[in-house]
Amino acid sequence: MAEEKGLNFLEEIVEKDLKSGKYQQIVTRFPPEPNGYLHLGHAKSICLNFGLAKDYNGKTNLRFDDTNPVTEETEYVENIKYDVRWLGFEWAEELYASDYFDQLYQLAHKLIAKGLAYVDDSTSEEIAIQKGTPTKAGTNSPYRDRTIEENTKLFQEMKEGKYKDGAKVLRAKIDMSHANMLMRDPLLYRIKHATHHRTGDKWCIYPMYDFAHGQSDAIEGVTHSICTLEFVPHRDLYNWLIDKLEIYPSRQYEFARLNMTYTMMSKRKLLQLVNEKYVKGWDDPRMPTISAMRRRGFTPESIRDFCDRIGVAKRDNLIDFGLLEFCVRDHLNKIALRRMVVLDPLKVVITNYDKGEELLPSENNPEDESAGSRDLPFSNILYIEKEDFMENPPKKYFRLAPGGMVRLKSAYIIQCEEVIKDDKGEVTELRCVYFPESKSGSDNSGLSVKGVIHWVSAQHAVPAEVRLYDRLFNTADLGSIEDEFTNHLNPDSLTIQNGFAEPAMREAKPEDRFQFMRTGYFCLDTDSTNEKLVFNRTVTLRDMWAKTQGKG
RNA sequence: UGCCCGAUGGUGUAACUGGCAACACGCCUGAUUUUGAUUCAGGAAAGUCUAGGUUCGAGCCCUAGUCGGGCAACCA
Repeated sequence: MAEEKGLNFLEEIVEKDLKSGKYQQIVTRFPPEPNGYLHLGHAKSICLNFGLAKDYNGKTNLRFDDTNPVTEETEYVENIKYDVRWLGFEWAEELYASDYFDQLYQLAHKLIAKGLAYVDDSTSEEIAIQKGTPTKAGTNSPYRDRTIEENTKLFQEMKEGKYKDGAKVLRAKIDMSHANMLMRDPLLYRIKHATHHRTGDKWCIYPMYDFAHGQSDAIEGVTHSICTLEFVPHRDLYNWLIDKLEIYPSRQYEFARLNMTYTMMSKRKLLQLVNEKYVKGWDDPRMPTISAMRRRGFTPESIRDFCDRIGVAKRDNLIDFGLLEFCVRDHLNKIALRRMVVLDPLKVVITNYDKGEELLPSENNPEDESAGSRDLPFSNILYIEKEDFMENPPKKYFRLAPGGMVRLKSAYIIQCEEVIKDDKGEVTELRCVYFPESKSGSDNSGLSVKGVIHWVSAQHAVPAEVRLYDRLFNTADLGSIEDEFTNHLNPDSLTIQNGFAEPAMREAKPEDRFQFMRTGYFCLDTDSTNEKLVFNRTVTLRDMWAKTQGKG
């Protein structure tokens, strides 16, 4: 907080609370439901909750909101923990709402004893009707006036398993004509004869979100319970329960969730993409999940930087996908090893090169001298990028063309003398001459060329599968569409190319980050084997040339 | 038609709490460059949703509107 950068509204609240002495230490929590994988929107919440505690010497608990046994699984718990740590955060305590089921059950009895909750036999349809509408008051349930004794007995019987799923619920007794729909006798407990991922078959009644979240906050002494905007209407109930239950008064604050162009951030819909096989899994590199981003080559630093830059406020937002790309490039530029990999090969024969082969040094990272250099083998048969040759180049094209010259990065200047084509007219090979005096580092050829391209020596090349990703959706604002979101999927979100990498790539390790010179940032994919290297493109390099071309 | 949020360049966030609107991304121009990357220099772009009001002075306060979002799951 050393910067004079303005504080966000939550930082202001925390500072005020600390300064006034309301709290000695703040306590926050990150409360995922273990029913799916964490995505970028969660990263925003994680950075916020853990970041606040870190900045103000507080602590953050990781609390799983596991009150719905039918959707929750231990597999998700493990992955969520992994993702939070990978992002660079460590929680004070690992907790579960299910840890509090006994206490919650007692609290429910307390509410009943105060005449503030009742057991309702209405069906869910009947309850929905009783709720009324936003503009019409609701009506009381016929079971609303059961005695405290009766409610106590019935609720206990619910717990004991005397009733079937849906036969009865526990409801708070508030006000069926309240302007806030959530205050119209909200459900507190429902019957679910289901096995819970942690408590097994101990319970057949489970608390609803509203009777678990705030109570868990209170039990843990959470000072600032931060959630997203859609929970604003729940705050009334949150506070009502604190008041009636006489528990620790945690305070709820809401911020706007992250929305990003061309990105779907709904857990339910991401699950649908996985289930219906639109993607290969939760960690398919096209997904906005943390695990997918990790696999794709994003760094935790870049994600934290992104969360920092997007800010925290209460207004709806739609962040430009380009900002995320900027953040990864910014980090990767500093740490990625430079390598030459030809994605779409075109054969080049150097007709006057008769040295057999030689080794040419090339720096590993111009941004980081300590990264050193490696030696590239050069020979008379090379591959260059198909894109780097044009038979009829436009103005200002300064790559290779018939009769033209380019420099091979870290090697020699070559000149194209002959273009060889197949029967279909496709260019299959280039015949070039090289200028021995133009060797990198000791160039006294007097030649000067505008273009520098990457290359790989054919006999030394390592075959590599390269997976190029584009945005998963074609529509910028998926929040505004009316039709099925799957209609907006980008059919070209994945392109696979088989290219050739310089020999140093044989030693690539999963955690390495590379910049394939002039084509983008890449990392080794988990599908990679000793026999076959597979790379993911994390993000392309900025490309002014493509941009000016596009304008033509 | 009820209640609750929100409104500042294209996007996102600021504005020391009433003192001539800043930062970042993006965009444009130029320089450097053995990555058309990076880096560097410069530029365009909002007068703060509207209308009133308070004030010497309003993006910040008041009033009335407008627009956008949310709220009626035995989900969280």
